[in-house]
Amino acid sequence: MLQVPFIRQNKELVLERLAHKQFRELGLVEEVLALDDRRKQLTLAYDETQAKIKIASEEIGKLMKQGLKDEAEQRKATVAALKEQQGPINDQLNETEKQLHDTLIRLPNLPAAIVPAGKTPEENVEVKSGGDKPALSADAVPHWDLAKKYDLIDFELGNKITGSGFPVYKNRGARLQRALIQYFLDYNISKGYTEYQPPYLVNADTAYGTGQLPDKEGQMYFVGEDKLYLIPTAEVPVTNIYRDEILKDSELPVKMTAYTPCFRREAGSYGKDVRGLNRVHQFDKVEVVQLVHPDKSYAALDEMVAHVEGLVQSLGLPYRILRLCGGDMGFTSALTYDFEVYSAAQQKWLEVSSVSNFEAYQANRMKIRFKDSGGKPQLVHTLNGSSLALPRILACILENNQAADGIHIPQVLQPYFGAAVIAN
RNA sequence: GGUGAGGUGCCUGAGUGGCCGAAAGGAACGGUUUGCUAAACCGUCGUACGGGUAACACUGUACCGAGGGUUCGAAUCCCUCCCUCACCGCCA
Repeated sequence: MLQVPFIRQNKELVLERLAHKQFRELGLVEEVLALDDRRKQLTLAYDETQAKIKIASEEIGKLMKQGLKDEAEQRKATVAALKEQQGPINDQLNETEKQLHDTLIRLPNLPAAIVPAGKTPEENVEVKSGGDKPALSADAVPHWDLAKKYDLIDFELGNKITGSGFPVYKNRGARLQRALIQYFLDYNISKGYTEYQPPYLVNADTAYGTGQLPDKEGQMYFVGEDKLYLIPTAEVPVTNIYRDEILKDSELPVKMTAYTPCFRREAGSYGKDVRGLNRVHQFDKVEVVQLVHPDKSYAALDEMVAHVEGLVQSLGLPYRILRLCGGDMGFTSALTYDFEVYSAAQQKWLEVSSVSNFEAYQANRMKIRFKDSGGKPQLVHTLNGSSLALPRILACILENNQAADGIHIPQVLQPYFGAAVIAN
């Protein structure tokens, strides 16, 4: 969430930036400031009364020891009167603090200066592209047909076992998944990321920390019996590793990577966009997360974009990198780059990675801090990116590399996959 | 799931109603000394929100797992919840 002192000092900027993100409820900014003013007043009143109570209480103790009972009783009456005063103040203070918090978390993060104007995905700006779109023969088919032809994925079986959107990978399909995961992790580790295997279920505090709660509650699967959420991305448990921690500045940057399955309810999407692997409820992803010094977060973002680009390039897939416009960005992000790969048989671009700088927005929720050179705690900046999400990568590999003699496996995957071609 | 014991600062650990934001030791950091390593000595060594300041200083309040309660006063007593450890049961 945004920091109140910053809002106070930069109100005009905040309003302008929120508008850039197509945020409608600009009145909330004034509300936050008003609530904060009230909070300060009430805090002052409460503290002053409380200080008097403390002093009187200490005196009571001393008077009792001296046997001055009447004096003590007098003081007790004073305290009682003070408490009567204090009760309503305390209630109002608690209520105000709650309102302030609830209002504050409704404000999204401010988009960075270079975020393009725009409302829809069409207005995202392509900043780079690479790789060549393959020239497929006329009888080229989409991945769901290839999956059947080579017995790689069984979508119907997933329907039977669980429901729509839970594919079953099989034989060489399963092995290819495993190869991709292993390759992605090795690539990340080679670039200095530390591997984690986090839990796949998280509690409410954790889901709140990265911004899944309270807004996106409906997008997560929830295990009511134990009040746990299935993670929609490894970002959630991994970033929360450092929740409520104060790091030394020498410990920054923290670079973490994790493979996890990801679970998304994705309610409301049907039709051909969700065919095959394009959109599923459970998928695999390898994630990278960084906690960095605030001065270095944009350099870190560039580094992560280059990192993911290297990975996509190594798979030989045609790709483009988009800088998301204000209206298409996530609630918590300050700047996001999406990676899309071109699915030749479907003739469309598929998002396979999203790399974002959240600046201090998540860190403020999670209270992830470091001690700066002056010894004062300061919020870190958090970043994360997919490197990479599997299903659409798999779809593109299958589709783009199909040939008369079978599907050609990218060279970098062959040691992991154990073969160069998937043929019947 | 059952029984028992616990949750105190970066760590260990004392503290069972007021003098406790909290002893002591260790770690860490800064400094002095030393030819190096090591050691010794001195100092610093929580966080949040207020007030105050140009900024410091200074100062108020809260926080001893979380939330309630008792009391003039709670780390300390009571209740609920969460978690940890040990043993038993079950189990990959």
